[in-house]
Amino acid sequence: MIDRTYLRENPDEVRDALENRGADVDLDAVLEIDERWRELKARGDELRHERNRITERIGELVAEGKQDEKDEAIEQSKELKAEIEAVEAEAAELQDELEEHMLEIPQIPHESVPPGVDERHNVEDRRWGFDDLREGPAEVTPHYELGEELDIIDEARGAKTTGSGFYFLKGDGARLEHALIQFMLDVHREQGYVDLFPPVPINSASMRGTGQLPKFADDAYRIGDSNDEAYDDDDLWLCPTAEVPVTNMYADDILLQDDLPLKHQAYTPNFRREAGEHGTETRGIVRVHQFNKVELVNFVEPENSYDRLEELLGEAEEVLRRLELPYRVLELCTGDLGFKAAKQIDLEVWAPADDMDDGPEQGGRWLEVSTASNFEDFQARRAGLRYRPERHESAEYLHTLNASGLAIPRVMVAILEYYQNEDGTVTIPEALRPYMNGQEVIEGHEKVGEAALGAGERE
RNA sequence: GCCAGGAUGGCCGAACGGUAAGGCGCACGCCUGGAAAGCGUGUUCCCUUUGGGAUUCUGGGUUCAAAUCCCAGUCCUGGCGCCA
Repeated sequence: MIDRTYLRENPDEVRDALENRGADVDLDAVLEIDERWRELKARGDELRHERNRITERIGELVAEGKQDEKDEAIEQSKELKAEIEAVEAEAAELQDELEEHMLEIPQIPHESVPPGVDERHNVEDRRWGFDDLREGPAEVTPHYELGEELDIIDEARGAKTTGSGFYFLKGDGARLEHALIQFMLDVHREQGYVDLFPPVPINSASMRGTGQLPKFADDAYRIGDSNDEAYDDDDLWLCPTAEVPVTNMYADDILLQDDLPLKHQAYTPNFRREAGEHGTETRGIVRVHQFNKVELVNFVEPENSYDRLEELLGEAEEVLRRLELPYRVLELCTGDLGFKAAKQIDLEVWAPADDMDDGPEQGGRWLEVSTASNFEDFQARRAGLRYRPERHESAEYLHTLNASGLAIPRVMVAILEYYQNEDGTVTIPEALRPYMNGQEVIEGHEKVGEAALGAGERE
């Protein structure tokens, strides 16, 4: 949430900033409601002041035993009460309306964000790992075909137990998943992160704290009711990213300056509806309804947040470097920024199998595996995340940042495609072998069931 | 799930129908050669800031007046029950 006072005092700056990101917000309506609210608030305060004086007087009159004057005062007070109720009821309505609007105004982009309309104007910073590429097969098999051949990814049976967009990992596939999780957690622990294992159901208040609600209710899985129904603060949703429970963990707390920077990592499953996302670009496990990821969340002092953003990006990159997976770094332009972010930097790994138009010269495509974001005080204001600066009397909003470290299915896609061998096996990246009991190659499994027999896939 | 008790400022903690003590911490000032101690002031949010309003977990109610009484809810503690 942006600062209401700032909006009131700098409407043109806010208007320009929102225009740059292509946001459609009726600022005039908001400013007008704010204006009307302030008038009513002042009127209500006045009336209350008057009543407080009378009530105080009643106490004195009771003590002095002045019956008649007391009765008269009580009569006055009753009259005021009705008037106050009317004024304040209207003010409260406007206040709610104002709050509703404020929750839907996106964050103001940082001045360093490149201007642009959409993803075409994102700016590539650099690439890593392309100078010394690994020798792969002439024709790389896409992960969704390979996963099926090796019988390590089973999408069909996932659809059977749950629905499309859910999948089973089996044997070495499941093992690779576990290995990636443990490996990532170890890397980040070295970087000073403290592990958390959060609850998976999340209440609406927390979802609003990080910015998922109210605008993006359709993206989340709601527990126990339809997404279309009205929800209460304590209604539950399935965790869409560990950012939500971890950031809200300190909601309404005041942290000590010594606590900062506070760095948490959390591995959780993530649930996303991804409505209407189907096609070649999303085949396989690139876009699914449930996936696991290690999330990095930082709580920092405002003056350090942009330095931290660079460091945070480096901490996520470290995972790809150790896995020796080629990738690129992309600065998002104003038009492609997420709702709550002031600045975002994407990390995209190279998946060589499917040639896409916007992929690199070597063929294949880019897969976003992490976005390092600085939210500044946007989430802090929503969730009530504060700290007390030294030599400061009052608590202030801190800055929050996060990045995936990393999204596991897409890293798995990159491994299955980039580390693929001519014979259809997959070499396990060296960094992961200690987590797989020294295993060096994924050779796959014999398939199970009569369908496999009929297809000639087993004897 | 049942019963009992509880929730007050950054923290601790009093007040139990008449408008929120006190202590700790922190900030600023006085004092001091300097520090400690001591003393003073300040230390939630909102507004149109020499002023005013709101705020005792949340939401309702009773009353001229609610931290205080009543109802509902959330969370915490203890006991009982159930349970992998």
